[in-house]
Amino acid sequence: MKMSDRYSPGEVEQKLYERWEKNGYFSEDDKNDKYFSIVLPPPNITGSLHLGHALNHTIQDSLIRWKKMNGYRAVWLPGTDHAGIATQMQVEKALAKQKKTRQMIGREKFLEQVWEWKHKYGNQIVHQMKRLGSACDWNRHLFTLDDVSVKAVKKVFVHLYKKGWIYKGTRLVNWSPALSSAISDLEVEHKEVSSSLWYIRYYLEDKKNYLVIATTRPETLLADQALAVHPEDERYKEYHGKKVHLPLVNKLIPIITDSYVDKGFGTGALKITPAHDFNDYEIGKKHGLENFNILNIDGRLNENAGNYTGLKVAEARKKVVQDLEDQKLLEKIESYKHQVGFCSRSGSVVEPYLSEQWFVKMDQLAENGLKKVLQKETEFIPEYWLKTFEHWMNNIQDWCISRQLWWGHRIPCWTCSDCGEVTVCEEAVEKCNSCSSKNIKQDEDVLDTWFSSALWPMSTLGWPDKTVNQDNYPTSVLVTAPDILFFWVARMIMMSLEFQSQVPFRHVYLHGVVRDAQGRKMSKTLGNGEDPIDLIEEYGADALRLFLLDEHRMGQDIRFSRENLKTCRNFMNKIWNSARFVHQNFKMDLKKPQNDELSIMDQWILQKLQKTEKEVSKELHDYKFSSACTKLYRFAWLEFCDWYLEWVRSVLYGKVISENTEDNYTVWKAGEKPLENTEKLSVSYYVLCYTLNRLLRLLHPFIPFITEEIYQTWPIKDKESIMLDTYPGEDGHFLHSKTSKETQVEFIRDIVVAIRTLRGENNIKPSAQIDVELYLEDVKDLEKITQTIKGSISNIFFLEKLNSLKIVDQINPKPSAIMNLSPDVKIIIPLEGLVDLASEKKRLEKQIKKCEENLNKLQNQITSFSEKVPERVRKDKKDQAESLRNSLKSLHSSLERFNK
RNA sequence: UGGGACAUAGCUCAGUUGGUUAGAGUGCUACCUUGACAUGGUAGAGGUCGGCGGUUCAAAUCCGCCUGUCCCAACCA
Repeated sequence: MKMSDRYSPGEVEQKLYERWEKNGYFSEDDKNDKYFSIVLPPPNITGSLHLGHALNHTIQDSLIRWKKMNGYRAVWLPGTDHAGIATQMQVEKALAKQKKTRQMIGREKFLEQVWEWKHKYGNQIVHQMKRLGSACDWNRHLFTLDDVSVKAVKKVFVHLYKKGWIYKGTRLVNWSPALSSAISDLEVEHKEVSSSLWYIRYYLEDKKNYLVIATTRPETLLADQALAVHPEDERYKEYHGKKVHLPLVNKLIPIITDSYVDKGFGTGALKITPAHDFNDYEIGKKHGLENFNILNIDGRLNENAGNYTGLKVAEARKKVVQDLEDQKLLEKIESYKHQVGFCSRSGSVVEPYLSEQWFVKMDQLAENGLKKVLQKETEFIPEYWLKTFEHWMNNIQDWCISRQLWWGHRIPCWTCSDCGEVTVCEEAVEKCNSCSSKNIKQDEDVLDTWFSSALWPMSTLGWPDKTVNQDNYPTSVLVTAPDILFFWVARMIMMSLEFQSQVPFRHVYLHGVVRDAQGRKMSKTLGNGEDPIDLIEEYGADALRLFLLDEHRMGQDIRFSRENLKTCRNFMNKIWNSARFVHQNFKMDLKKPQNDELSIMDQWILQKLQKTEKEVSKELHDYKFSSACTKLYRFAWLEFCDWYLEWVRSVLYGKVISENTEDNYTVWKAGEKPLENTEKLSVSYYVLCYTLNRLLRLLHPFIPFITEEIYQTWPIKDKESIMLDTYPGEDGHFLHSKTSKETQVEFIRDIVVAIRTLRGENNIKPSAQIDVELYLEDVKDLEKITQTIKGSISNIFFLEKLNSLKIVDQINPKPSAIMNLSPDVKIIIPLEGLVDLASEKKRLEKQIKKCEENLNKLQNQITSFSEKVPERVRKDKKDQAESLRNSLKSLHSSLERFNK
């Protein structure tokens, strides 16, 4: 098998995804009896994949793949949302290009066109999800206007209506003039705006005195019904019960008193506009004022506005201010910053508007929902979201669910034009229940898109056609960004409790937002977005996934960084090439070695592997994707590739080393002949394959494509796909040896690193073959150390280009580079003839300085110890100090040799 | 205004119940194209752990206050 020296994701991703899907790996494996399920937050059919989706989907996909490998009957249920407003706007925009409006073509025709649009463009995001590798069970894809969803919506609506929890009422609602529709509180985005505070004179009936009020919306005075002052406000006591002239309008309005008024703000007098302000509405109700409406559904002033009829709000404001000025009714204008509500869908300024709408009564639903969540039936991760959730549930408002749109679930309510009877019913109504008249009409409005979304966990599992599979319900975890905690998560919880008598999911994992490199939110207006598909094409899906997971610390936002994405791409190449190494260099048969055949380095990597497996499993259980990925990344690169694989290379390419005794010292010398140690090689090859195989499986949930591609070519594999193999960590392990070889390996690594450091800092040519001495202070260590390094001599020679290695008990009197491995053991490289000696001197001086600093710090600590310090710590610190003192001593003596 | 989060190397972040010489990646510097990989390797420089105070023998870690950044929730016209 030939492998290219670069991993090319483009060549393998599509092919592998198609195979997975064709072979049915994404469906529930009914051989397993432990269930795990996730419902996908359904993306809008108008949407295209952005990095937020990519993060959201990668997390879910990793969980699903992990659980599948872990022996679960895991399924990820996908779907798409009809997205009432967004989709309707798309089609209306297209119509506008032909100079048409939806009203011109009529409801039926319009809906036909929306469906057409949906069939043409609505699946784009699904195709994009596949590029990312998402292991969704596409056979069970649900659209929120599919039959089941429609049935669920009707059933719920009728049930809640009969219970009295859905009602119709005329209320002041948030109105989007651009959409000509009501929107819910949650769809209003508050932004700070620089505006003005206009001070306006309201003359009293006698036209002599006047009151001044301050307002941010002067045009609403046309609908004023009263002025209000605080009953205790001394300044205005004489005016109680009097009337004032409403400026620009030939009308007298009363001065009322209400303790709502803040004496300290503005002038302490407040104009009351019940039909156009939420607070004024409440005050108006209390005082029996008329709800005088001056707005049309499109945000223009209506015929109640007299001269201003037909103007847009902003235009009316200008004209009103101008007219006030002309009539000398404007006291002053102050610049003022305040919060203004914007429609999150259309971006237009939201106007409070009086209209008849449908509402869901939320108090009881919220109480039940909060109770279960506080009982931990559903857990939020990270936990701090619980507080925010609790606050919202305790302050919940009734939910305005009707929208004046056409695309969506039409409200299942019919009114008889003859007798006025209202029928709310799941089936289409043909004639009036009460008078049998056929002259009946269905409510024109559709439901808020979130109404069907609220039923999502139930409808994806087939409800109400089927009862939900209790083994699969509650679903295991919901993964989402916190911005829709209330829109969606809270409502699903409430609805599920009402209709399934249990919460819809056990866990809610709330992840952060992907920001740009400067930490700003990615947005179309800023143009700082990154298209995940472009990134996949440039770096590969696996690289993007690993980037997102690795950067994603629990609950924290991610900063996009092309550099870090590149690093992830490089990681793929590293893994790819480690597999390539295996393929290129070994042809022998695999035989599982016995424990006593393993070299210390073999044992070391197996122990590191075992440790990594344990840790990764734990991190995944805790939703700590970043630590899991970071641990795997480090194991794979730093331990497996940088050390173990290099070590195996040295077994492969090492030379025969001869061992002699000269002047009572043991001396090893490099020979010419290649090592050809096939036995050793065979063992290492097995360990290499075994470790890489398990590493691939460990990595698969995060980077599915490359791991499968390599797995497919692997000499030892048990399954036809890595997806069907097991996840390492919770299964057995072939190495059971309990003896730790850790210290021995560390010792050998220390030798190698010491030689490298000395070479590096003294600028010894990398190609230079060098002689090295290993100094032992204490001869009784000789046997032990010889034993330890014996099996690794040829490796050390290969890795560090040694000419000879000599064990000595006297320090070479000539200038040498020296490094302490421990107080009693030093690595010495005689420098004569190799380099300029000044650099080693400089290095020694630096070391001495650092050593002295540390020793001082320690000394201070030790002298200030009180009796309370535990013996353990006391001894630790003493040992450290002792060790530092020894190092210092030998550093000084080394330096002296340079000064001679 | 209230609630929450965060503040550690130039940048992005680890640092578990207080006790390691405070770590990693990236960037930077130097050297190296050796037989998996230059999307690579080796080594090096770089931090009063936001500030002040407290608890303690000992604080990046626990407590209080302050400063700064961000998010959420809000009816102050």
